[in-house]
Amino acid sequence: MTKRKPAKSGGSTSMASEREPLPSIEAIRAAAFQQFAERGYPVVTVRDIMKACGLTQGALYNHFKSKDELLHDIITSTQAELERQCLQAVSEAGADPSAQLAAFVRTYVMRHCRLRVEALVANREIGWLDQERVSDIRRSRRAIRDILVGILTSGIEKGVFDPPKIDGKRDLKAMAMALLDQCTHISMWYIPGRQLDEAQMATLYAEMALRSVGATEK
Amino acid sequence: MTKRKPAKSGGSTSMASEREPLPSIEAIRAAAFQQFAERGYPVVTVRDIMKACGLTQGALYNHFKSKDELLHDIITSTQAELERQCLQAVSEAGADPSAQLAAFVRTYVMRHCRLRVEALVANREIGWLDQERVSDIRRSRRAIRDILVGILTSGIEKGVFDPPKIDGKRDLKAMAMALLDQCTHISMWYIPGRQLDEAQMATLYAEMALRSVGATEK
DNA sequence: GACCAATGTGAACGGTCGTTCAGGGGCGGC
DNA sequence: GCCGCCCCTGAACGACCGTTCACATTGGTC
Repeated sequence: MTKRKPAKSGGSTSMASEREPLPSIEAIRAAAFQQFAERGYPVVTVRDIMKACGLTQGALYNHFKSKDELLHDIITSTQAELERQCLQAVSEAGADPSAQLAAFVRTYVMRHCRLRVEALVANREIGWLDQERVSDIRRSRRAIRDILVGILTSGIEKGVFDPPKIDGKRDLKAMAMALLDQCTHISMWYIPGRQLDEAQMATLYAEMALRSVGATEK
Repeated sequence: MTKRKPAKSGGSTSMASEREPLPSIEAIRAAAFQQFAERGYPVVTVRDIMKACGLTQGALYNHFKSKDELLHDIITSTQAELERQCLQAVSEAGADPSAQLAAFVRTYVMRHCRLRVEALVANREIGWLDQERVSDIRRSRRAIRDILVGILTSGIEKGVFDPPKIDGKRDLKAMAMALLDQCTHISMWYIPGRQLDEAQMATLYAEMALRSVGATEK
């Protein structure tokens, strides 16, 4: 993610995904993800993205109204998919808060290990969107945090969680943010094939989360 | 941190820090921190920074060789101070790994609550520096991670920590990264005056860290 | 008062950016 | 064969960027 020129791919035409010609709009999305993740939205030019998928600048505007809209499009779709997966994981985990928390964390971590590029862009480049465009993404983030807060609350009510009390009170939002921060930023340093694989990472993080909230041993 | 124009300060001359005229170079540093944190390095122009401290573009180059060097300067100094504080906190905590871990986390969290702006810039804007400039900052980050790994290792040896085992093995680097991610990104959402104050945040995070690593109750 | 070094000004330079647009090729439907 | 539509090209436009530079202005030293 330096300011310098994009690393030119060895080949002659486009970059990756040579197997099938991929409709232009999908090729643009994929190239944009890659470029934004590697070098950051503001320094990636429209020319860079389009060259990376074998087209020229002007063609972008047959598919997106602007560079801003392109970023918004790819972040929004990623974020929506994340929210959906989290909800599904929790709902499939039954009524036990410990199982729900573990399922949530496992899903969240696996996704952030597997789709590092998408996660990186969705989390890091949000700030470049203007205020109107960013509001529904923030809503989705709050929703995800509140899933977690809900699990914690029900766990406390049922007596299976015992999170730290600070001066006699708890701050479940702060705890939820702490757990999310931990899981989210895996995408900034995790490299597949070193040490733990995705499933093991998920297990580790789920275990840490359960310990943090003071889940009673089974 | 939108792409749009910088929020103009209400006043007529400069922005904040009107109390003392502050030497130019310090005023530039302060303005750069603020601007970079609010809007991000690539979209903040030299003209923005200098206007924010009541000077014009050209004057920057009497103090820094380039915009890049300015960023490098402020990140490096912040990072060095962070490393120093962490080392000091641990060394003052005595030989007990639990006390060391708690002291480390408390110091780290307090700093990231108090100096949100500096932490934000140091953590988020690193990627804009070219490869040569960034290497010593990465070294410092690794050093901080390794302080944590060292505490974990000695805690396990002394039998006071029992971190999760995954398939019979432990990954202390991953655990250290998880703890650091959690603490680092407080600076992205913490707002003073809401809910917990800095000291309470430090207590909460220290408690979570101790639980995560399976520290034995005293 | 003459000199000097440090510091600030603002026009100017060369470059790059996002976006627009006139033009062209390919292709299904008639 | 011709039309209309979609998609693409690449030159062009206006704006803005980091940096430089000739030129003030200041304040201290002899």
